[in-house]
Amino acid sequence: MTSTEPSGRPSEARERLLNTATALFYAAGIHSVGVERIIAEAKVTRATFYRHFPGKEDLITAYLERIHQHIRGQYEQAVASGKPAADILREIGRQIVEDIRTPGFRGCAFLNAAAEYPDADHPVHQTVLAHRAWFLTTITDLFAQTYDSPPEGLSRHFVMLRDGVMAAGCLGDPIAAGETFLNGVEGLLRVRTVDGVLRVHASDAPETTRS
Amino acid sequence: MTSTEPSGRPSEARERLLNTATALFYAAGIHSVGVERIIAEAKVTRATFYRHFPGKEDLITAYLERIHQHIRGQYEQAVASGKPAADILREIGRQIVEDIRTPGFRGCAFLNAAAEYPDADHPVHQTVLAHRAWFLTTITDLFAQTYDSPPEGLSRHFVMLRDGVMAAGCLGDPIAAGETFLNGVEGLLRVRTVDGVLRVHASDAPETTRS
DNA sequence: AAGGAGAAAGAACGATCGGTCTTGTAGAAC
DNA sequence: GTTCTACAAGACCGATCGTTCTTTCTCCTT
Repeated sequence: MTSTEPSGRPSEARERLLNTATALFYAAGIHSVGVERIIAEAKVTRATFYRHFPGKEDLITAYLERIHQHIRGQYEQAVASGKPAADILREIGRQIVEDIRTPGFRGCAFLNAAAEYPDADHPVHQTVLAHRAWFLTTITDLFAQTYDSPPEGLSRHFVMLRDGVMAAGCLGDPIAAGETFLNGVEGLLRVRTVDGVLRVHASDAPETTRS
Repeated sequence: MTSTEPSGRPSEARERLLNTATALFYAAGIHSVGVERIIAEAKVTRATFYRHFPGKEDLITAYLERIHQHIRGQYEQAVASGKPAADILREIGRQIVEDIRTPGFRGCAFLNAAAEYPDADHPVHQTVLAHRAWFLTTITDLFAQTYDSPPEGLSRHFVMLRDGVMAAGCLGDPIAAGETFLNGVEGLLRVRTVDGVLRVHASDAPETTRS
């Protein structure tokens, strides 16, 4: 009998499958892309595909998991840089804006996946939730390093803006959306609650059009 | 030959089809729901379905179009009430928060549809874009009635928060998301640019936790 | 009374879906 | 040299996809 578990880790065919699936899933949606097309464009046979992945569902979660690890790597690198948390948050914001302005941007892969898998019990949906939980925690930690006030509200606000700019960058003007987003992030970094009253610190170099 | 165009407008079968499709598309996603299941749950035969809709695609656009008209009706009613624009924006915010806290909330139907139909030329995608263009224009008009400063940044910010809270309400805690969203909207309604510097008006009854 | 439209009921269409199986072969490990 | 593994190539499976068709029956209109 033939083995059902690949032993060597790198496995060129598996890598090709994941790369192809990533490009196709992200660009066209998950349900719209069949196994047939993936194995054709990855130049891999059906048997090879099913040796590396028990089924399409596992390919989908691997696709999301890999993006998650990539983003996580970026963030941990930024955090490890030792810069002030506020600067790291600004850098994250800039990175997001850069992404949405890149040709071929189709929104957040996780939000798109959740739209196709609304069932909360589904493995794909759970993968999305896990990523979002990590993201919210990460942002909350950064805000906690920046302020004495409870950071939960600020980080939720940040994530909300992020989710919004993903939609706006995909379905509207990415340039304008990026500006609005960065303004919003800057506002979050300047806001303080003083005696229960909302305060906004004026920037050192006051900009012109604000939102 | 049999007619291919339904004459009488209301057509009970058509209404049943649209209602069923709305419930199924919204809850399970569009690609996940086949024509088979729709006609079964709508208690309608295949032939009847194809008499009212040239194909599944037209049912999808009709599904989105109907939601669009419903929301549009709500908004025009609010605008026609003659209340101050700021109050209308607050009311819109409250309505959104109420929606996301309703059991069965699965996010924005248009954002979800766009995730499944990324091709900008596709009729479904275009329907989404049309709705979003109307929404942004409507919000911009309301902000224009409230402030002397250019409203585009504010309205884009508002829409960004709305898109974000749709995701957060669906994939996270709807209660917390609603609070964060309303705080954000309130902030937009209190912000002013004075001499090019960001200013936030303290609320008459200052609240406690802010973001 | 006659005619026609709307709808029910269901067979059938080609295509594609995700998934399994067989066979052959090249290469690395033992 | 033998064995084992990864992969190629492709036939094949049942199920479901969206769609078209025929037939019959019931209304509503004229």
